[in-house]
Amino acid sequence: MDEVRRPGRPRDAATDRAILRAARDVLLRDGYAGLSMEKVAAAAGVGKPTLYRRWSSRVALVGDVVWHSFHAAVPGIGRPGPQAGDGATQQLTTWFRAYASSAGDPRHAAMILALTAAAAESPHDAESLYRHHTRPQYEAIVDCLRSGVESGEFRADADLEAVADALIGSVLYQLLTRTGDAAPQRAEHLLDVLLAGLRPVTRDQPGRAPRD
Amino acid sequence: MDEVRRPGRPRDAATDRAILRAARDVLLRDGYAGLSMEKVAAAAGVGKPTLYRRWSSRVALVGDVVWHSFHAAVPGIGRPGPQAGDGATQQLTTWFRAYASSAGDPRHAAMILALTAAAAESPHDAESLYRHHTRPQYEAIVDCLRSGVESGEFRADADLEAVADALIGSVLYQLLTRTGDAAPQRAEHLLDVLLAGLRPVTRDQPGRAPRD
Amino acid sequence: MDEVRRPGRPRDAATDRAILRAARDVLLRDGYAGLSMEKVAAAAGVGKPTLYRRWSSRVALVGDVVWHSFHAAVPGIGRPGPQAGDGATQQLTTWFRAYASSAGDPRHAAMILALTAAAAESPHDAESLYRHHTRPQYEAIVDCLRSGVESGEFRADADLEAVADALIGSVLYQLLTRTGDAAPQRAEHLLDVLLAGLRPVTRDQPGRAPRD
Amino acid sequence: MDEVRRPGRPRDAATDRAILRAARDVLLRDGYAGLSMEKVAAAAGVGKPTLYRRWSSRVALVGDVVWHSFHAAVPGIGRPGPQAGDGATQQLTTWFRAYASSAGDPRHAAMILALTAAAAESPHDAESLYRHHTRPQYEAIVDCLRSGVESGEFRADADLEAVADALIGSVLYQLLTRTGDAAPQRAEHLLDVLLAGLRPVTRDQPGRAPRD
DNA sequence: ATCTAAACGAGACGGTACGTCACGTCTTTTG
DNA sequence: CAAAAGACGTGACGTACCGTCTCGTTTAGAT
Repeated sequence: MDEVRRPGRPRDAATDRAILRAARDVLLRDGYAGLSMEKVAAAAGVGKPTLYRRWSSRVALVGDVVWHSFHAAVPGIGRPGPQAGDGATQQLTTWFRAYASSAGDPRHAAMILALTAAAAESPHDAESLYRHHTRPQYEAIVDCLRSGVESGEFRADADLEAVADALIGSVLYQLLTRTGDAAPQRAEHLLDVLLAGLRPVTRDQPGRAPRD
Repeated sequence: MDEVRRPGRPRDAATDRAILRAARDVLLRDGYAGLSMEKVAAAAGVGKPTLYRRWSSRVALVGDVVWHSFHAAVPGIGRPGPQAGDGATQQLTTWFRAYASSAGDPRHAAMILALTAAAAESPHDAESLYRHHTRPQYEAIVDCLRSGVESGEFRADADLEAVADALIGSVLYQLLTRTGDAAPQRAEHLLDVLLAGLRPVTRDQPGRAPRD
Repeated sequence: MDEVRRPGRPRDAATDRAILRAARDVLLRDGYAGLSMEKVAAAAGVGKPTLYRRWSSRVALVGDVVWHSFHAAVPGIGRPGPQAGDGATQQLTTWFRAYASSAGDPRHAAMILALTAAAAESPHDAESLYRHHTRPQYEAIVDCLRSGVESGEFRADADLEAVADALIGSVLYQLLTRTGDAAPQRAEHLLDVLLAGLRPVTRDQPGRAPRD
Repeated sequence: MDEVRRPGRPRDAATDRAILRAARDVLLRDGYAGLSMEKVAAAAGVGKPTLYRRWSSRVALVGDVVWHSFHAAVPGIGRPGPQAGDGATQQLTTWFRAYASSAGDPRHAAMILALTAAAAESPHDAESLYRHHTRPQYEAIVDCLRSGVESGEFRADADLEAVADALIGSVLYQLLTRTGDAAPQRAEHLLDVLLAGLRPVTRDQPGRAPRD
């Protein structure tokens, strides 16, 4: 837990920030394909070894850039809120609106696309990216849904992970194929259908049972 | 309809096939990140200029590879079927099962990921990839849903495009973050929720109205 | 002597001329380094095979271009004149003046340089270029000098080939290292020294004997 | 005089030597036409960028190769000697014999031809090649001749540059059109004529006056 | 106050791949 | 059958980055 004091000159925290800022700028300007370590180093006024000392690869760097950008700009986003009083429906709605509307912001859209590009390019890196950047969010959504089940808001037999995949994937697919501009409206309508589908079954309106 | 006869030696169709086959093999072996024009040319036994004469970029080539692989291997896939007698619910179910199960096949998964990587990497190429490769499928799904609305199977006020985004995006997100192995089961469950959410409203069980 | 009538469509002599003209233009504009078969074919409005059917290589083509340009433009030049009445001294002077002054013309200079480049680049081609393009001229000069020896104008013990090398080489070296602009004046002065050195020895002013 | 220490890792002098050696070998084996940057880089065990970092073009590289080969192998050559006691005639004779005999050595002949090819191919490069590689030698010859004029060994009215052109050009023309094998003998005989032509005029044997 | 070890900028280095140009040969269709 | 058009395998071009490796300099903590 305690930071080990190694001898020699310690790393300059300002350098980390300069690199992250430069990388973010390059990412926004040139996209993931146009982001080279060389360009980032030059833009940050930093030597390449300094860069590699901190991030072992382009993917690792991009991962951190996305993480910082997301959390710095929209702190609440990323996980269903701690607005404890609300019901699960309300929490989910609030979070998904924020998430979808962030897709309409080109700065956030670029980050999501960068992460997607990194993951799609090489399955190996995808695994660690998922573990560090996407899974916490994903699990928070599932937890929220589960609390909804427990509170009786949602059907007990629904596949919560399938719903989470659909929510996140819906936004992702829009960003990949068109822009994120329509995402907020789409989000409302998707919530409309999904929440209806999640509503507990009554006698008159039985849900369609899953097969396995 | 008539193929225009240009002067000069015509291109060798066998060369096209050799290149596509080589590119597909490289894609499966090394992923999108490992696919270089040089490697493809060498594997196809072809000069680089021959390759560039036909595909102006890596993205264009990968797009075609995916298209061919998909249609050659699983002809029916890609669009909701022409099984005319079935209702929209049945058509959609049939198609989505096939689509999700193809995500479990590593060969198809690689193709979808390659397309995703290409689109995520540079928004410019994304637009043309979408137009040529994904939109037809997307529109077929929306058409299928629309016919369901007309036949009274689905609610008239549902956002059909939001549903299509959710279906495709769900599979995509699974592939990106984990594997496609769970996709078939997930697909059943997602259909379960979505179809329930699309069911026309009765007096006793009103649907939640969209906000705008 | 008799032109053999081969079957099939005869070659178009106008095509030859178009190619030679195009090659000459490219040579003047882009130099020997900038002359590619591709460029010549395009400029002549001719297919590459047509070009290769007539000239087997760049060197062969350039050789012909030079030959035609030289003889078309300055018919008398190239060999010591047939002005039969003149003495050898006069013939040599007349020829060398014409030769040196042609080096001042950029069009001729380019031709000489092209020939030089071709010869210097590959010794193999140099041999055939020499045989076809330079040797006749060279031998005419030596013959002229020999006639001067026979008429008593020049020393009998002089190495006539050494003199011919010096005359031609002098102009060549000027073209290679500077321009040919100064060549005409230089030529006068070189003739002055060489003719003095070739003058038959008198008792009072013995020539320096060669060693072998 | 002091070597400026630029920041960053300094260039490896051994790499320069390896490249020059490799380039020389390729030049001797394949001639100027067969020398590609790619081949040189491979032969030197060096990446192409390393090569281009030091020499911006094939011409520049060949120029340096020639310069090094000449000076490494035959230090005295290249300029009339500092054998101070000798008269100008002796100096000139000594230098020209060495120069002509070097043309008989295939290794030197290849270097001279390479330089010639480079210069003939593109007039633009020719200028800088002349300035760096040939002019110093040329001026040394003219200086030697001038000192001969001052000492009374040579005529005051002779065009010394014309003589220098003839000496160098004579060897060059031999190399281009035949081999350099005959150059040493030819050199003796050319010196014989030229020195005779340069001898100061006496009353009985007036020199032929130049025209302008 | 000195020592020491790491961080730092700069940039050289062996590589791989880029996308283009020209090579010389080969198939086509058209005249 | 020649000619134009152009595809083809090959190979070199000159450039961009890769990730690693020296360099000489700076900078903090330990002595």
